Amino acid sequence: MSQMQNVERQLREMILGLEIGPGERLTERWIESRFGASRTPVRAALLRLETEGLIGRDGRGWAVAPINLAELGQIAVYREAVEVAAVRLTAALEDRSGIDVIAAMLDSCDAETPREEWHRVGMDFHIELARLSGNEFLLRAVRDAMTRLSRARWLEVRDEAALGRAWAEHHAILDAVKGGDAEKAARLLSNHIAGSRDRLVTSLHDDRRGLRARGFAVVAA
Amino acid sequence: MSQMQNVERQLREMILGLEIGPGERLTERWIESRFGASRTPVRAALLRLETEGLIGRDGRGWAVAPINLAELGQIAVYREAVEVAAVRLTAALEDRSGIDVIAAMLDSCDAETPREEWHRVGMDFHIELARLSGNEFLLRAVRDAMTRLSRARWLEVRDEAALGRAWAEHHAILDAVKGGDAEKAARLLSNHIAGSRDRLVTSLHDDRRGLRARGFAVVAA
DNA sequence: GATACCATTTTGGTATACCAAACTGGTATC
DNA sequence: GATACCAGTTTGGTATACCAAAATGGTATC
Repeated sequence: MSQMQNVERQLREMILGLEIGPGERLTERWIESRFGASRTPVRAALLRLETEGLIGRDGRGWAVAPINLAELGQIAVYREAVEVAAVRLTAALEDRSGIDVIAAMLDSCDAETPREEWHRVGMDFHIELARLSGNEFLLRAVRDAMTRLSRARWLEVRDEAALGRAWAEHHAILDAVKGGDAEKAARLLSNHIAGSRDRLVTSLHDDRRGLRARGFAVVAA
Repeated sequence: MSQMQNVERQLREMILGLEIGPGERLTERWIESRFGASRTPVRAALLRLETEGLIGRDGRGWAVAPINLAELGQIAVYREAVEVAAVRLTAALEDRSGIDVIAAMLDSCDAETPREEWHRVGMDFHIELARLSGNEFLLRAVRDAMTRLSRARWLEVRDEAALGRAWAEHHAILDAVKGGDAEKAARLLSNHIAGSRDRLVTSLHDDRRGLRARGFAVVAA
């Protein structure tokens, strides 16, 4: 694998894993020495991560994107538009057997599953559901939205009950799609996204002092 | 303005203006000498244009994105999802005076207006309409879709009647939004996009031999 | 103590040298 | 004539040197 892809992947993991906090400044020279690559691949990685919304310009330099509560609300609206469109397409397909694979993915999580895995599966559910639509643009949009939501969802304070509720909602959506009931699937998905947004924004808003104490930049809604 | 932004802007204009044909190969050295910049800003521009979908990888090198009829259909579905979502948001706003500005923009076109201007206004209509929603992600999505459709729409064979019909449809959509009738606006916009897609794909499909004769790569649906 | 100012350092933007892999064109071989 | 092969060239990937602008930090001045 090329250095460019290597730097991009490792830097993305550090940002998503909060090893580099939201709002933290980045210098090309630091990344260069941190990953043992020269500035050329570093700059390529920065340009790519900028389009993913994980980093942004801070004056002349670079900074990890802050947690932006207003942005989370806008992303939820965007998600709803594209995910509902995707699920309607999928519900209209003759072959909806791909649903079973996603259901199996959900079922691979149980009480002993680490939180990190719940997190990953929770995002992959939406991405894989969008993939079934066969529309590359809807898929890309969902993947992009999930990437931007990833850190916020990780910071969200979620209890067992919330995880279980999301799991049940996911299964209910799959059942509706599998049954070809596009309207029901759309309604369930819509409510799921709205509820997810509310819990997420509320949790982060309530915990914003704690987050700032950890050195994370949090932009109010 | 920096060299990077300069190269990016000029190269984008050459691609959108079909001065470099769909499918044509690009080398970093050619761009370097063409615009009098070194490879560093050239590479930055290429990476950006790649995320816009205007260029892509062709093996190890670069190539201008071909006209892809299947992709045009997928973009139409994507557009419908995000544009309808945006228009529903806008129809629910208290202050919808921004509509008047867009209407004035439409009215600035008449029989003497050059085709290039009709083209630009036709895309800006959708972009500005999405902007009124206030949702950055919906706006970005529409702008991105329009960029990807730009070359295809330019190559489309459109008569006076088609331009007039699109103009009337645009006005009808604005009227519905202004009146706060989200359902009507959504329906009109949905039909407008579907009709636009059908005419576009049919036109390019019928003319695909002519396009290929001009050296343009056209990927069938 | 606050502030304006200057020297130094840091940083992103740019140009360029070098390399390995891929491509090209010609040639020898069958 | 087709094909396998090889030398030369081209190309993207990478490292690095240089620059101007910005940030930094210390100091003189009030």
